[in-house]
Amino acid sequence: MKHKDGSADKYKDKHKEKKIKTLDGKVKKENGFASPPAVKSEPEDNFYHSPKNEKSLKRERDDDIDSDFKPKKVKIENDKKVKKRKPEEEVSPKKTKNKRAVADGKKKAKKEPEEKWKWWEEERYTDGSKWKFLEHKGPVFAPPYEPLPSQVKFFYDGKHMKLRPEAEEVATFFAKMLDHEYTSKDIFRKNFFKDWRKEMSAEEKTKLTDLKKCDFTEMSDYFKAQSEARKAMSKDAKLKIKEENERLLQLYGFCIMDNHRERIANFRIEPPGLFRGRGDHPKMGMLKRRIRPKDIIVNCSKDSKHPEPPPGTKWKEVRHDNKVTWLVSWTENIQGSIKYIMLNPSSRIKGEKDWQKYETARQLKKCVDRIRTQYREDWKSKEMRIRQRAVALYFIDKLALRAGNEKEEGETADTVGCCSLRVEHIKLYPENDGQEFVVEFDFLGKDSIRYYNKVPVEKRVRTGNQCFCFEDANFTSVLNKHLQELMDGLTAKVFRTYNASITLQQQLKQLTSAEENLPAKILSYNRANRAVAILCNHQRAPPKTFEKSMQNLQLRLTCIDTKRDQLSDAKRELKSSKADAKVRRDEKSKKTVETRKKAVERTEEQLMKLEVQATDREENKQIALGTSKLNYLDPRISVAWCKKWSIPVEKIYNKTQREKFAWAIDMAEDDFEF
DNA sequence: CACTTCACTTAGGAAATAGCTG
DNA sequence: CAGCTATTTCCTAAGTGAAGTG
Repeated sequence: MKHKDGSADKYKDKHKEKKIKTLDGKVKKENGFASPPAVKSEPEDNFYHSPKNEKSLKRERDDDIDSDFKPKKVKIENDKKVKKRKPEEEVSPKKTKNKRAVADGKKKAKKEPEEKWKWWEEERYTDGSKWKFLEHKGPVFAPPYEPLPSQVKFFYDGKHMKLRPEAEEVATFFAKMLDHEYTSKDIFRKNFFKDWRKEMSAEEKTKLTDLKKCDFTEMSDYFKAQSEARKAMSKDAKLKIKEENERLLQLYGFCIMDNHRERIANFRIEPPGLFRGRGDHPKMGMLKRRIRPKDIIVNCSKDSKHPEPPPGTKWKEVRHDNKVTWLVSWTENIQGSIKYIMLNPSSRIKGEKDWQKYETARQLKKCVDRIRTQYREDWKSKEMRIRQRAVALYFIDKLALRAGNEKEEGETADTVGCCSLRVEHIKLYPENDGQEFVVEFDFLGKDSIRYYNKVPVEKRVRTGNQCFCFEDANFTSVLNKHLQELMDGLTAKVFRTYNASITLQQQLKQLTSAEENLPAKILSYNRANRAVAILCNHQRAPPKTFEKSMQNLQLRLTCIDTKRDQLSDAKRELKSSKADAKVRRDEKSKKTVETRKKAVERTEEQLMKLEVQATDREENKQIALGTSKLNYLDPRISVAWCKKWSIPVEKIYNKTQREKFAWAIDMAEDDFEF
């Protein structure tokens, strides 16, 4: 076990244990992170058996897709899809069509943004190339610095001081962050001041020696006023800005890849500013420098119209590498890493990869029992390495931990994953709360989000754990190599995908009941989603206005409640008038009876909806559903669920999400099994 | 093989926008 | 219709893991 000085204490008080209210109103003492027993449970009997029904329900078609979906060139075809396909597509062979389209593709693609191209019905490249044709307009650079108006002053040691634009710009970055807590942090200030000084003239450098004596308040107030002014702009002016943005988007926000016009994810270059890492980042406050054309590498196809650098400038390089997916790259100055401009998740190139990811996870489903048996076997191994490997794998599987690659010390915040856990992150209890062999995890993971969990483990793991000393340099790559041998394409993160998706499927099966109405079904969906988010430890800071908004909701709830009471009184009255109506056979009174009845129903429904909403929101206080929905849950599970229960898919996925998962929405039937 | 570099996915928070309510 | 809240989109940091390098 690696040792490291410093304890976890520094972040402990920041993340106090929370009491979580369950739906039935009970207040449960919880750490907020432990997986609910429904998700995964010991003893292992449950755990090591995939649900019985899975195999029997498995359909031939799914198997076809499974076996077809390899990084090979594959025609994803079956009778269903052929039927869907348009006749002319069936007639003309793909290749000819492609070639032709590449030649005249530009005009065609620009004019008619093609009625929903179904890339998932087409062949894929098998030669490792990502595209044959790529054309784009290059990146949009950050607007140049506009010096402050002369009345906005900067003071040093109480005296006005005019800064050269170079130094002034960096000062404005700081001024804009003045309200943030981190401008008071030592490291932030130290890093900022050091980098700021680099932008100063010799004279400025000698004068400005102490950050504490710098007064940025005028600058700060100026920017606040600016943003107020922007908010208060006339509708017309706002519309103009919107139109300009749209123009820019149309021009730079799309590329042509092969014969299709595809949306680019991030066509704007990151503007300069002060780096703010997450958590305790040693580089916080450093100056992120402005990116110029000569920093930019452009990637496009030879036979495309190359993007033009701004007048009087040159690109660093133009290359034609169709083995990669990026259009533009540059090297960032904080970590020295490479940044890329790539396509939107709705694009073919991202979608195919995403689909493939879920197919790999489904492959794992087929052999996970075998793998679990094996690593349990490996706990007994005489070789320490094998035992360690098996223990790490167990936690990656059981707790959906990230792999935990090593990182360069001092370059980033001190965070860990499974393979980089150190002694101070784990506590072992031979007995805890009446349970035998409990392991307590407490560490900061990705984005410095705390992972806290207490889990009972099997005896052998615990013994193995005593030599749970992952000293092996490159433990992750050792582990991944082993996984690769167990299954083609298997890596540590596949377990996260697999466990997330299978959990959603199980939970949906378990939580959805046919009698429930639509809002209740959606609550069930969200709860299934939530189980996954908890498993994956996807947290969020409780929204700043959470308490208030919760109160508002309660208020509305009581409002409607009283309204219901009133209405039920009215209903009673109605009953008598109903009888009356019958006798009189009066159309008018009959109608009032009907409308009143409807009003009661509507209110009931409203109440129900609000109640469900309140529950959902409360349960979601510090849990983020988005990340798992977007990155871990096979969308076909959700689509199938929607189809099965006749729920409009829009209730589950918003527009962007529907675009990203178009492939799944198109192909999954109500009986899809992950 | 050990180390670095590169490409790409995953992540939470901020900003912008949509939608609602009084 | 302003003002607020909820939702969506943007932003870019922070991971994973394979490929490249010497």
